[in-house]
Amino acid sequence: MDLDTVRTFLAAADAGQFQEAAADLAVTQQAVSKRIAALERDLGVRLFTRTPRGAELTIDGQAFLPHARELLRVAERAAASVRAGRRPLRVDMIASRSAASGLMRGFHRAHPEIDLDVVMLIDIGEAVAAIRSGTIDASFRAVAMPGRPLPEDIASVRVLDEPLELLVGPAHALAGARSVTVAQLAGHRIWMPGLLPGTEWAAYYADLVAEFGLTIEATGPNFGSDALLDTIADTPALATFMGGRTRLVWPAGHGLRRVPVTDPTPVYPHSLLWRRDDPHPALATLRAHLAAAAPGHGAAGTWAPDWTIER
Amino acid sequence: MDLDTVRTFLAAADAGQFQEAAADLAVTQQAVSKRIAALERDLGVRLFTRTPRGAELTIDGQAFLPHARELLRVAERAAASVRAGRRPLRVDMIASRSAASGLMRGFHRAHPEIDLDVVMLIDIGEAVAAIRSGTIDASFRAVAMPGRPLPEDIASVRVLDEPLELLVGPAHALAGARSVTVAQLAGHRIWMPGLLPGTEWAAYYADLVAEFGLTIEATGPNFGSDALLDTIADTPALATFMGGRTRLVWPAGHGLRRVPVTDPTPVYPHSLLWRRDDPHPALATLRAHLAAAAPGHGAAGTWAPDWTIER
DNA sequence: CCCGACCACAACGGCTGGTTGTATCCGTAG
DNA sequence: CTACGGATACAACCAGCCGTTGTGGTCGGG
Repeated sequence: MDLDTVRTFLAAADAGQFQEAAADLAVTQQAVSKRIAALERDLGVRLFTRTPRGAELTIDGQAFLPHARELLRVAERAAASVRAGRRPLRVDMIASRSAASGLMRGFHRAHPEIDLDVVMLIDIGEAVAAIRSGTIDASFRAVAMPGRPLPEDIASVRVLDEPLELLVGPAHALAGARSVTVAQLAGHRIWMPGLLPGTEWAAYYADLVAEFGLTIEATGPNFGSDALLDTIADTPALATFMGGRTRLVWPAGHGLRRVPVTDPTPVYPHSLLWRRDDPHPALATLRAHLAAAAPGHGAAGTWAPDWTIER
Repeated sequence: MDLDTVRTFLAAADAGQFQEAAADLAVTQQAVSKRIAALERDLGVRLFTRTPRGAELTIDGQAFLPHARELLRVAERAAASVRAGRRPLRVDMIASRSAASGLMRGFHRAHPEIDLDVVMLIDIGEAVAAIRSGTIDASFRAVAMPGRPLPEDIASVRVLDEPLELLVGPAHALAGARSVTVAQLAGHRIWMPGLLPGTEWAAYYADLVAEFGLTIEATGPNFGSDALLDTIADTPALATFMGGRTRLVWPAGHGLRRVPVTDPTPVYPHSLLWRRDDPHPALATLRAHLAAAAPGHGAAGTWAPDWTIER
């Protein structure tokens, strides 16, 4: 199936005859006839009943019609998603399973008319560069980095603290615990593959380690969360951190447990970053939505690195 | 933009390199390179950053990715809509603005996982033929016709009475009325273009005319409801009937009024028809939904032709 | 430092797809 | 009854696209 063919189908369905459709598409009637015939052969059904006075849709053609329109609509959206100019609001977040994802889902529910595109960049450095260049419009990140403040033209506001929870397999020593203190984590092996040196999230965990004397192993590449969960589930001595707001679709039969961490609860601080002079109209809408809808942050009994606290 | 190209884009994005994608698609690496280059030229942006170790998505590529997946999903659905075998439930109704449309929207809300296709056939004769042949699975119609009972293998159940309302322009004599009796309609010109002789809905209005001595003009072809509404709005002496359950999106500035009809209220009786041995699993779901959710019918003070009353 | 892995560019050839030309069908006017 | 107009389908031809083969360039690892 080819989009040009689908366009031809729609033109013929709207016109009620091939000849007029051909004129609309600036091709000959024979070309339209051939395209429709090819589409019918492709789909295995007859889409039009040909009469000497035109062509009208069969039942199959009627059934196909709305799908064809939808197809072109989606294609138009796809093209618009990368067109320079008034394109969908483009937002970066640290991971598709982070709390920022939930915020954006809520935003989409509240404003379904706003087209969104979500991307995931490496770290806040790349995000800031992309924001300044206008490639993306906003980013959910832990702001700044130790010793590297945000540039003047980038604004930020803290929107959400994501409490970390421990993720363990069924055979882990803490599998039955209702909660665990940070102090109790000392001595346990915590595995976080894919922790990239130089990123703000690596700095976050480095601070966490330094503050509470934990052991975090960042060895090995990240083969995706499925592989990580598999390993965690099967290895009694291994645990990992995960955002407590994550609505995880558990792979069946893993028997994974999540254990809240307390005294204090480490929270990953998500801020929204944007360029002060980004003219995208939906950006203001997003900021207003987050100001109204975002849960609190900086609650008592939580911990986050100094450098993430905004001025 | 071409669907094969989009497929190639997805394969390359998933594989992280052109060569492996080429192997998956059973073409050469050079073909993949060319397709991607063509897509990039088409969209006007770079989708991949090429490295000697593969190709990874740019920000634009990431933004395009979900749209590309959606595009193929929609294409797959479009093809499935006409595939013989386990295809979407195909339902016929008399008009997209009839009460049946509201019922189907409710069904879709209750069962969003069930794929639906709606078609609009000429009359119950064609609908019954289509149901018997398996081209469609169900039909919302006023059952039977005078002297032409349903065949044995077709089942039907009355699901909804749609009360008729009078639709008039702002200058019509009845524009200010809160309601009108059927007797009061005698002498008023009621215009219903496109009333096709031999159809069950033409028979319905013929009975209505005979029973209460109305004047219904069926002259002229139906140029669509927009043209009808335009004329009704502009012509003080003209009115038309419309289903009272219709949630019409009024063309702005028409000043159209709808006036309920009483003593008795003519109702258009929608029944669901289906073939007793249609094996489509969603058909049973639809019947159960309608049995539970459909409003009543046959209420006191309403009128419908004899021949629409089911045994 | 060379080799391996990967991508891009160039030249060639088959086949898809559009155009022109023609046959056929049907409703209508004369 | 016939001729005509308007519509679609089929056949032949031709161009341009797309995929293949062959080759060069670049980067990282052994």
